[in-house]
Amino acid sequence: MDEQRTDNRTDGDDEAEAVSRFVERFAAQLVQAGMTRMPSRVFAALLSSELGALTSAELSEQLKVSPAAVSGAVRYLAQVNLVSREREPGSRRERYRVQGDQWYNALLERDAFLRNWQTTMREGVEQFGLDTPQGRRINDTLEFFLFLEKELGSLMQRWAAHRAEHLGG
Amino acid sequence: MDEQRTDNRTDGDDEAEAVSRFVERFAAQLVQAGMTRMPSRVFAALLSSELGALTSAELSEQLKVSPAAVSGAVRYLAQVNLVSREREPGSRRERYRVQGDQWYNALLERDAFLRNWQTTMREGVEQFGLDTPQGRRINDTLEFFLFLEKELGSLMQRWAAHRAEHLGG
DNA sequence: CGCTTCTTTCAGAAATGTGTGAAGTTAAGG
DNA sequence: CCTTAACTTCACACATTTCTGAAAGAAGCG
Repeated sequence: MDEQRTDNRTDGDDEAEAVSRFVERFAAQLVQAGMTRMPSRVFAALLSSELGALTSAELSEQLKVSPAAVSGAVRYLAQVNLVSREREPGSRRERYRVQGDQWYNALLERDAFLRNWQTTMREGVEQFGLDTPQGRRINDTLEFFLFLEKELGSLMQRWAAHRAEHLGG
Repeated sequence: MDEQRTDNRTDGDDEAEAVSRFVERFAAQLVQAGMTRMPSRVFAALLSSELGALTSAELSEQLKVSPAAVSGAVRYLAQVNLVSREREPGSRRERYRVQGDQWYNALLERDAFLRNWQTTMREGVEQFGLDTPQGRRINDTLEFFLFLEKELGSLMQRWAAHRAEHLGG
C-alpha cells in the first residue's frame, strides 16, 4: 500500500488533499443540482477513487465523518441506483461501488419524476378545463413533458451509439 | 370583483380551495426538483392564474404569506427568468407575469449549469490524468455532458417544430 | 413638496435539516 | 454458541434556512 516516501514525505498528503479538493468541488455541484450534502460527498469520493469503490471505513476516514453519516448517505445512493453494495466474501466489510461508467444515465432516468409531473399537470388541465387560459397554459406544459419523455429515450440511444463509436475508432 | 353569491355562497371558496390544492401540489413538485419553497408557490400560483399574472397583494393573500416573502420569491424568479415584472401605469402596484407559455424552456436552458459541470470534470481529468481509472471515468462523464449540451439545442428545436405543427394542424 | 400607497430590506424567531454518539443488530470466526 | 467486527438506527444537538414584523425606501397624486 505504501509508496516510496524516502525523499518526499508529503507526497501522499498533497495527493490526498488534491483529491479532497476535487471531491468537495464536485460534491458542491451535486448539491447545487439538488442532492443532499452527504450523499453528494460520498458519491464524489467513490467516483474519484481508483477502483470506483470504497469501504465504509475508507469513506468515513476520507470524508472525516462518522460511520453513521456514511450509512445514511449510502442508503440513499443505493435507493436511487447510483451505487451498488457488495459484500466482500469472508469479511464483514461492505464495499460500495459507483454504478458502472454510466452513472449519469440515472440523471436522465428520471422517468418516475416525469410521470409525477405529468400526473399533476393532467389534474390541473382537468380542473381548469381547456376552455380557460390556465387550463391551456397547463396543458402546454403537459405536452412538453410528454414530448420530453419520448425524446429522452432516443437521446440516450444516440449517446450509446456515440460512445460505442468512440470506443471502436 | 364579486360574482353572484345569492344561491351558493361557497362557490367561490370551493373554487379557491381547489386552485390552492393544485398550486400546492405543483409547488411541491417544483420543490422536489430543487427550487425553494416560496418561489415555487409563487410560480405555481402565477401559472394557475387566469391572466398568468398577479400583483404582489394578490399573491400575498392567496398564499397567506407576508409581502416580504413575496418580494423575495419574485426577486429570485425574475433572476432566473421565470417571471417578468410589469408596472401598471398609474399605480404603484407591480404585476408579476409568467414568462410566456414557454417557461419550461428555462428548465433546459441550464447552459451555465452544464458549463460549470464541464469545468469541474475537466479539472478532475487534468488532476488524475487519462492514465488512471479515475481520470478515464471522469473523462467519460465530461464527454457525456458535452454530448448533452449539443443535444439539448436540437431537442428544443424539435420541440418548437412539434409545437408549431400542432398549432397549425 | 408632502402624503399616501406599495415594495423592499433587515434582524431575528421559528421551522427544518444534518451529523454525531451511543445503543442495537447482524454475521463471521473461533 | 459466544465473541467480536462491522453496519444501522435513533434521539438529540447544532447549524442552516425560511418567513415574519418593523422600518426604510420609491413613486404616484394632490
